[in-house]
Amino acid sequence: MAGSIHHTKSSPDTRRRNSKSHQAILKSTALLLERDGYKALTIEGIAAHAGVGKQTIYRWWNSKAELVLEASIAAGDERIPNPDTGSVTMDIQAILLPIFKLNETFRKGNALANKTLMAEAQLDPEFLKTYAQLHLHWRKPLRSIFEQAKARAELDQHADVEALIDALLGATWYRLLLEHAPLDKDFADSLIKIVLEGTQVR
Amino acid sequence: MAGSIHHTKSSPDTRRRNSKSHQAILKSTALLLERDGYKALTIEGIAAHAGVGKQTIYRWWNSKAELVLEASIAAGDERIPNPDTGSVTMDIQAILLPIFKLNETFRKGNALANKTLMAEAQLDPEFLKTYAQLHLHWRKPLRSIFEQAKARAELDQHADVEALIDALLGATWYRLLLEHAPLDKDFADSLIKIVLEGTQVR
DNA sequence: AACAATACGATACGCACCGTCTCGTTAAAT
DNA sequence: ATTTAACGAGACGGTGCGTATCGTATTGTT
Repeated sequence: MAGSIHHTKSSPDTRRRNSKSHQAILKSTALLLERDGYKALTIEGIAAHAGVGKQTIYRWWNSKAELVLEASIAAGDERIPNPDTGSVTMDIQAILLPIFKLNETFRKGNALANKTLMAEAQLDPEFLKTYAQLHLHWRKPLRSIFEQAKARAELDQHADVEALIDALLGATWYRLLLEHAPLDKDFADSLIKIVLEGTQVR
Repeated sequence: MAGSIHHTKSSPDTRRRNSKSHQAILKSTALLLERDGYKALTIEGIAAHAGVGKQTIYRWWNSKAELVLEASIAAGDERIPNPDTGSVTMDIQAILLPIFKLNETFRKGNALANKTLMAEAQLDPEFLKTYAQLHLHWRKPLRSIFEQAKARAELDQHADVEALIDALLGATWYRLLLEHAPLDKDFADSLIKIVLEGTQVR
């Protein structure tokens, strides 16, 4: 799933001996990110911790952000289910709730890779292109749910599926980024009710 | 409106002579941000351009982000209307469309203050508290629209207003941040239709 | 087995900017 | 007139950047 996207110039085994160093770099990145936070994460620190030369890191990755992205994917943080229960409501729940769960544990003030990558994407237009691909990837399961529901005539044929996806994922990310309200089951239920049934009295 | 929030230790006239410097700093910040982008924006550069000592900046602001936030508010970028047309649809439009317009002009690769502030908030937990206040502020007009609609029995009495706001602003921010699709009137109309009427066939 | 090619760990290098500190100087407060 | 502290200017040590340069180790080629 994640392997189908080439975000960086990284790709072991293509050139020379490296597999051990490559893994060590990803491991150290994940560990130091968790321990010290993104701001305190430095290439020099990762190199030292991984027992690796800085040049080796610069050879494979263009930026700290791309390194963290690959470490995060390698850690399996970015996997998303592709449910098909036949119930639109339950399918959406099956997608949103794992995302909530993955992010609900606010690390003790430290970096949550997910959020810092979004931040970095805003500061580095080049990285935004890469990072946006990952989000496009995440949209697919939701799109498939809505398209199937349309085919079963459970959904309005004129429904704007892309806007629908933006409403669900956007609302999730909004709370994730600003932390003004919890990402819990009630929120998921509210969102699903809103986009399916609407709120207007008729 | 913006003056009611105290984000920084900044506040001219409280102590000594400074009004000229204070204004010059904000002006230079806005100018350099627009010209060079947020990443290239440095305190030293701002001080030099404003003809001001670095210490003067450090005396009033805790971080680059807080300085940019105040410059952005001073430039009037963060103002939001408080419409009351009687029509829920038109009221929401009156809020969303100006936000779209303000942000649709993707600066030529350079910083859009709005987005970089969101980024900085993710990297600096202290600044997040300040920045989140601004968003809470922006929620109010939408909340008031929905509460009034409820009072007029145009909206479901059990509608989750906070989730409703998150869906609208979240979707907007999602597209703003990732740039995967345009922020245009069609999108606004789709969002409004989704949250008011829903998408389910009944 | 010998060789060329090159990725590797290590580390030195110059650079940019950070945030603090220390100057006289200058304008406001009393 | 005198005190007070903000001011512009810039020196300072520190940190991490990204590049360059070592000698070494490992690989593919012949």
